[in-house]
Amino acid sequence: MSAEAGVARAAPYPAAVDPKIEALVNEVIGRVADKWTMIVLDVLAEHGELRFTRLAELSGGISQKMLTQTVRQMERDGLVIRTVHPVIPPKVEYRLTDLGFSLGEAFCGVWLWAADNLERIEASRQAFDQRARDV
Amino acid sequence: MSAEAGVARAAPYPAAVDPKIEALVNEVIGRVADKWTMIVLDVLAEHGELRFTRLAELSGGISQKMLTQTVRQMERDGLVIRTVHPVIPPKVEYRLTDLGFSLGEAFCGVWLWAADNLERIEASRQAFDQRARDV
DNA sequence: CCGTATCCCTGGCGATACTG
DNA sequence: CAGTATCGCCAGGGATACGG
Repeated sequence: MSAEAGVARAAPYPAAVDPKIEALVNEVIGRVADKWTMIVLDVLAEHGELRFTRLAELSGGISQKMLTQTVRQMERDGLVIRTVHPVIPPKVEYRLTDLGFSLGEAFCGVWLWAADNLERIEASRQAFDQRARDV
Repeated sequence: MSAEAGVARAAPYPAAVDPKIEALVNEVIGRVADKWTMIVLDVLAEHGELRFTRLAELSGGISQKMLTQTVRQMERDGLVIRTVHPVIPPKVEYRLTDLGFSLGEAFCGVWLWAADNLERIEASRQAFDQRARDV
């Protein structure tokens, strides 16, 4: 990195992170920032333990396939606990682990940011599109 | 929602959000949580203002097409400023807006979470895969 | 140097049908 | 009810070539 004299705006970041760690972090974020993962995380955080079908309903338009896939990955990553009740008809319940909850809290900041800045973003888009038309 | 008596684990969330707002927030998050957007955001936060080619180098393996696309979207959303210097050869510089920086800060929590929990996730995955093999 | 335009192909995802 | 298996579409994104 050396002595960079003329950087226009100093970043509020340490800037020096092990690139290997960075790659791993990106991988984890990439996985975790998935659309359905976030929605399922949110639903489980709000509703506590849920059965498969109920979870699907509350997750708004997710297909069975994607729900299974998402929830399996989350289980593998230690974000949810999957409890199978050996009864007929089958009953399977899902709930967040502490790790899952902690991720939810971490994402809370992004959530709030999005909610706070919706209008600003919308305005920016309109201005941009307007400028594009002017050309 | 009515009176749900037996929820196993009360969520630390307000639980009552306007679903329309929620949809919008999801849309914004979906856009913003995109892999390349996050990487570019990170690179610009760390390095300040950058030219196109340099930005591509630092963003590790992004194609020209995706960089252009990503950066355009970010400009449209008001996350970056694009400055064209009318010289030959062309020179275009990108830097974050305040909104862009604030998004970076919001994501910081997720970043830290990922960094903190890498090992735990890795361990969880191995345990899961082991269990799968045992079956 | 900084893009836009075009081709092409992989794989993500929905829909459907079937099992324990 | 809670999955797995299979098919088929088409959009995302890489590679390449060209333009200002």
